[in-house]
Amino acid sequence: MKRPRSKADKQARLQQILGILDDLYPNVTCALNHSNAWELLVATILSAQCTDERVNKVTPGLFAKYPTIEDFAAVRPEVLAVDIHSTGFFNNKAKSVVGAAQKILRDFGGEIPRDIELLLTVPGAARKTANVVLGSGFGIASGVVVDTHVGRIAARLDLTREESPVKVERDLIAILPQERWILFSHQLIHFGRGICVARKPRCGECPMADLCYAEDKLA
DNA sequence: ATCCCGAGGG
DNA sequence: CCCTCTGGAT
Repeated sequence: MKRPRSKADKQARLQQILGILDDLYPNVTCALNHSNAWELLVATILSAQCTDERVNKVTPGLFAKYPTIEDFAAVRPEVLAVDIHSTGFFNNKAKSVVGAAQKILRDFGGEIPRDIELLLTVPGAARKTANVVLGSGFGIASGVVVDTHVGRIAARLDLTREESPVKVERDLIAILPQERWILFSHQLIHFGRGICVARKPRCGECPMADLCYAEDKLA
């Protein structure tokens, strides 16, 4: 398919993409199980290079064993690493979770900061994690969540030519209205898990196939 | 062998 | 910029 040239054509194409996403996923939310912002922060830290399905397998037992943020602050990372072993990167993740609990108790009175700059000072929370927690925990559109799915699909749809997640996020912020940021991320993540998968995308059942340039890029 | 709701350190 | 950290599914 021909790539649009004018700014107006690009806008029209973006609106088509957003309309299809709304038809596919009108009311998607965060797929990581959680009952408060702290649990969402933990689940998001655990989700690095790991499917949300597997995170959801360990978090119920984890939150039963460590019910409060104080419980996480008091455990030794080597012990926590055993509990989260199946999510991978367990040593790094355990240090991040314990460090985050201690930092939040010491510097933020036990409350997850609702400001992106403050949240970014918490161990284990960079832009992706901070955007997830603020967006799905508090409804604050601090940015666009760019994980592996969002990065891959934004490239396939030619919504960015950038590679690094920070630059991809900058591009998406520039073209999306802010009230779309949170929903858009979740929609692309669901789309990336169900249809536009990394290795063998199901282009035959994709309603955006006509708008996609992936043939150029994946051929 | 590749990929999964990345982050920190050099 | 680069590298490392890791299990489990496909």
